[in-house]
Amino acid sequence: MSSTRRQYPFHLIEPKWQAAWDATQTFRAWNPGETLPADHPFVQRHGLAGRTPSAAELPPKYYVLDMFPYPSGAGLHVGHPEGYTATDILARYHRAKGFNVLHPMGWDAFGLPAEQYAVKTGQHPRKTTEANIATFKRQIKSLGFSYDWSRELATTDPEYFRWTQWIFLQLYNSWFNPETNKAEPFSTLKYPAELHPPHPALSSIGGEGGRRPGEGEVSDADLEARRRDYRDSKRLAYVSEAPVNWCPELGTVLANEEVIDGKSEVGGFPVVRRPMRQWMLRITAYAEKLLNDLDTIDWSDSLKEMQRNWIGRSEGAEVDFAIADCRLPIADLKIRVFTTRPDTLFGATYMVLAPEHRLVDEITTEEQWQAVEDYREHTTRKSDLERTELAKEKTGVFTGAYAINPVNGERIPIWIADYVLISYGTGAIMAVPAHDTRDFEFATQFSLPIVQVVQPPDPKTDWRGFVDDGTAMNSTGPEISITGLPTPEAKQKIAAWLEAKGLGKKTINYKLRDWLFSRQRYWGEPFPIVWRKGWHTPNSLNLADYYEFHEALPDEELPVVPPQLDDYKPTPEGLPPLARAMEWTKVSEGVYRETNTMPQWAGSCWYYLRYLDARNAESFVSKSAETYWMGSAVAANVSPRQTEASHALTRTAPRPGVDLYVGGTEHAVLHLLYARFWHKVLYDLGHVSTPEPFFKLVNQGLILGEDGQKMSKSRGNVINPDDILKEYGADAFRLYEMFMGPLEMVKPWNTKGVEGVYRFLGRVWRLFVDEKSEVEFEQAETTTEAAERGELLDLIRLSPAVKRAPATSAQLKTLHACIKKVTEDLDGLRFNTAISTMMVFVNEAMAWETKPVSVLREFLILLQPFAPHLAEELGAKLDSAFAVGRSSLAYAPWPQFDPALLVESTLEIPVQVNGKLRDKIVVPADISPAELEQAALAAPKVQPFLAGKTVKKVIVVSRKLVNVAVG
RNA sequence: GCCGGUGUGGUGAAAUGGCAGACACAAGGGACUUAAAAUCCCUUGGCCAGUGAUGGCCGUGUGGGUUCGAGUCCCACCACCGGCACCA
Repeated sequence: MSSTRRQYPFHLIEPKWQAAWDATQTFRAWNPGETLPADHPFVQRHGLAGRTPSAAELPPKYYVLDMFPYPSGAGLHVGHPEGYTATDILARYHRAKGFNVLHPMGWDAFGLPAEQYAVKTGQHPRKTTEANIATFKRQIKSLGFSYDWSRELATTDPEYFRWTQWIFLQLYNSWFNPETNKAEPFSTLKYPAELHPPHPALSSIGGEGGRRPGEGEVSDADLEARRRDYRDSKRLAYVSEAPVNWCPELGTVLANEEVIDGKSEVGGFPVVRRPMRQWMLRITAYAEKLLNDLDTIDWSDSLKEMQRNWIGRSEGAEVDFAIADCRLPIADLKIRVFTTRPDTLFGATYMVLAPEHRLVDEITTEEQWQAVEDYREHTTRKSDLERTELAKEKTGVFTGAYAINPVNGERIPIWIADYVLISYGTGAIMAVPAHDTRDFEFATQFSLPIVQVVQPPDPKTDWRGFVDDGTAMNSTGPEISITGLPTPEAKQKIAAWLEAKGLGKKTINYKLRDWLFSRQRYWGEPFPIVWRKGWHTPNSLNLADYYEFHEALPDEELPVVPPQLDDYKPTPEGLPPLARAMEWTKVSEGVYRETNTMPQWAGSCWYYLRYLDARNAESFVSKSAETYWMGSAVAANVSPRQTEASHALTRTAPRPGVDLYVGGTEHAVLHLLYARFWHKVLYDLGHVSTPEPFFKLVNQGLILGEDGQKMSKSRGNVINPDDILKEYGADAFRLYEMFMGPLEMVKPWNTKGVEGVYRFLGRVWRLFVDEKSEVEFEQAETTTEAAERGELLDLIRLSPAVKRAPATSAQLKTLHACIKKVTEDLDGLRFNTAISTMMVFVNEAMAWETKPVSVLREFLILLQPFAPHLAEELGAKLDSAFAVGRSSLAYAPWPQFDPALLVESTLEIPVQVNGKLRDKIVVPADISPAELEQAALAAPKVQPFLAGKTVKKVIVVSRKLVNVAVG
């Protein structure tokens, strides 16, 4: 406990108002179609008592969203409330401006820590999770945020994840149609001719169902199995056998995005590549849309850039190289490469295949066989970490085979090397050492020839390793020449030639890979999938008779809830923990549940949609709620009452999607890319009405410790919000989080700074209250039981200086300057300068002998979004003494500033001579430019600088400044 | 290496191309007090001159440029932070 005197009784005020807001559900947001109770402040403000308004009859929506937290055992740290405070201020500001504000909160509650704790202690992760949620909720509520808690959700709630599973099935049951460029149900899938059913009965089975024809119809069964395979190969959620990132320490696979420098993002454990059967989501089908639609949303450039880089679109060409002296009787054995620089084809002096490339086996010569085998063995054993760390030196071996360069017929050696990645492009490259840094290093290392084919624009530039555009040279073959052409034209010409000859074609490649979507975990959403196993012929020993395929569970069986377990570890055979629940796993003879679970990202991919209609048992969100809150409903029919509702509403159409989404940069590529992908699939399938989920997105900057270092337990510089709240209160805490600096900047915490804003709130308090009554209050407090202390606040009276009196013009000017600046700053998310503006107001108002109620009340409305508890308390005092407004400020209309009140009768104009300030002159506001010039030249302190010089030019900026240029 | 961001007092920071440092913190001085806390008032970018009011010069990472005028725009560079990184 601090020895300093409390600035004002926040310890009583804050709980009082938090309880009051809870009791009246002050911040409950109303959906179209709900019947509105007469006594709710929103309903009263908008005159909707007892009505059941449609979307068009409700005020325009404002959806302001925080990235929901993972409720860890450690509780909140000061970084969390930074974004939450910013969004809360905006939520309150927009309520005051007359919007229907949706401001929800929930829990991203699946995750590893609760599961690891379960492995150690046997405590069910749900218990751990619930306890953590309770802590987070208590802490968040103590900050006085205006969330609509009636929409609270947790991703671990079966009533929530039944819809996560349902959305997974939407992906499972659709395919991406390249002709319409969107996801479609399987009913639109056209099968290849050989899979057409011989009789119409079978075709009615159509896209889905997976029902097998009866025994005995072997050919139909085979056909249906092949049709099923074809469908399975097209699904947006599909099973793949490809190498995955396996983290032995975590006992699970990870998505590419979760692997950083060969280590797991969570925990930093080594990751190795290992082939496993896994669920994948076909996000690559959406690469182009995910890229292009970035142009339609209001995100920061850096964030968009990160997504663009992650998607990694690159235009180039695929080129086929024939194998020379092919030993194998395979006609047309070719190596296909991807290159962004087809213009350098004449400089290709060797080729490289990824070690995993399937042609390696077929082309390697006998003499090289052992070396190649050893090298491949060596690379597969290396973890990604080693592969990255040892990247300084290039390695590789010659296969003994040669390819023919299609442009000049030259024989070039084929190597394998792990600097070529199997997963990008075609897994093979043509190496142009003169004009590619990596090829250059490799060629130098192994003494391979380096041939210049691009002339740099500046002849002084070394051509070795020159990778930029220039002019093609040494590029003439028997059939094609591009010598002398600038790079872009050279690319065009050679690509056209390759295409005409059937040797290659223009191609676009993406770095983005499909999303590895399954995890070997307990604490995640189970897949709503079963596997069918069996033999076509009972007791057959013929493997060809064995079948195994996956099938969706029907919607009625959702949610699929994880089974009870005693032990949360993987099985000794390395199967996921769910496989321990034998009874749960076995649905019926030959029908078994999928035992993988979904990654943590699944639940966060769509939670912003569930908030719109969080208790809907019939669907994941109702159409009417979705179109209203995502902004597509009202746009069609803008009602006249919208303009009537509030003069402050100037927007014509609502924003498509979430109006503002605030969260940390750590989700720049993971969560934000995945959520956009799911949203686009739902959009294609007609379940949502906007192509993008988050219209405007802002990343709050990291808050560092007092030592300027990242906060961490090991550094011992972690600030616990509970401690700050205890000493300074929630309002001071909120204010400080915003006063530190611009929202998006990285900034160090400084508890002394909290004291500064705390003192400001104390000055606001003293601006209103009578000091004598405060002394009485403090004395009474020491002798009163804790339970009754809240009522003591009534002992505090307003200062006698607060009067129902007309405001002077100076007071109005001070107030309206403040209204103007705070409004503009809030619109621009400049919370720090808005607060300093209010400080200026208070510093001036402290000196007023008479404090007009009307002025003070308008100021409280400005303060309310920032320091809601204090503002409400003082507002209530004004109300009971002067009957000036409703009991809650939360829906009091935002004040409008009157420009007429800000007009100055005189201006102080700085006068410069040659750009240096020399004097300031006071002139009438309506002075003409010519008169201003005369006055400036005559200014006493300007005169000496003009003596003996000629005035060459006088710049007069009306109402602003005069600058005299002399020589 | 590539992409993005940021460099302003002792500190956090502010400034539609037009008075650099608003608002705070810290520091120093004063008032009140038996004393302290709290509160209130004053000073506070650097250097120089003056007893003084005051005046002058310098000053927004570095070097150039555009402009009557640059923290702000352009070019080159340096440092720090974040992201990506053998993606052909």
